[in-house]
Amino acid sequence: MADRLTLDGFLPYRMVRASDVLSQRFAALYKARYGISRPEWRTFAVLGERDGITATEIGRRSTMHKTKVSRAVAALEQRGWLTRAADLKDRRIEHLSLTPSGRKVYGELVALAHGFQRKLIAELGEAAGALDDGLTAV
Amino acid sequence: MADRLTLDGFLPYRMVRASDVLSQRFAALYKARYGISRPEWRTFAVLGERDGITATEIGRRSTMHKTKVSRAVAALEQRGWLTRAADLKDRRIEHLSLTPSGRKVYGELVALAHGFQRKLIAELGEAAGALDDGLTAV
DNA sequence: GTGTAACGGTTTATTTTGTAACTATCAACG
DNA sequence: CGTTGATAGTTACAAAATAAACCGTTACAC
Repeated sequence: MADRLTLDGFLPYRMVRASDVLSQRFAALYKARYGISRPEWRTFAVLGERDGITATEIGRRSTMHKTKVSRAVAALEQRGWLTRAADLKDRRIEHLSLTPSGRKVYGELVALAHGFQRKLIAELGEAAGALDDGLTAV
Repeated sequence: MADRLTLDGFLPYRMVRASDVLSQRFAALYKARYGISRPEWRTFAVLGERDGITATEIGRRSTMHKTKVSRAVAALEQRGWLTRAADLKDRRIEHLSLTPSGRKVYGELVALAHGFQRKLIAELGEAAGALDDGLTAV
């Protein structure tokens, strides 16, 4: 038993596959509608909740490297969805916020995400019934 | 309620984070021991189960793009862990198999994977107790 | 047969990501 | 003050992923 292994039975692989399916399926939506990348979507997500946040804080809350954040911020600024404001006390810091049009897009993204998640959970709910035996067997 | 969203509460994001942690933690093990990449590990995993399989089939079973498979196969061949054999009927196809030393590494990788998964499930088992309410609430 | 489309696999090019170095600023210590 | 070390953020370069072009081969219609 310990000498055999199927990739499909290996938890990390299953997790990667599952998360790939989910995130790519969702990415297809926002990419089609707004032409934004995943780092840009994440930036929207955390910035929408906490306006005036810094780039470092965005990276921390979305587990993105600072170069990714830097590029995402630049891209969103380029498209007029985000602006920077200097900090009066510490001139290294810049406070980021969504412009009105950026906030409009954010609102639509949130709706998109909620719809996606709602549908997903509904599907999982159905699947849960069929999987009942499997789940309790764990 | 429908106008707010936290990234941490968004399922696809949570899944990506969780799977990243798992696969990177496991990758650290086989990378340290054998210096192989993730595509190479996956190639080992499916080839070990089905000797003589083709590159296309490896890609299908491990959800990897054919260029990734191509490079992984070349790398494992380079290190003497894998050999190619021509198909007699269809000269486009090549059947891949592990060499004796490749099979030895495969055996160790399987052991590594089993150990990893066993430990993981044990940890999840503990956590499941604490999460009981959450789970049944779904 | 001959032409056309499709397939298996590799190689090349383009884009994305990660790593490391850099600029500017601030804080703390002597 | 002046030096040292740390931080915020950008930029430059290396590595990786994705996509596209490619070669040889096979299948099939005409």
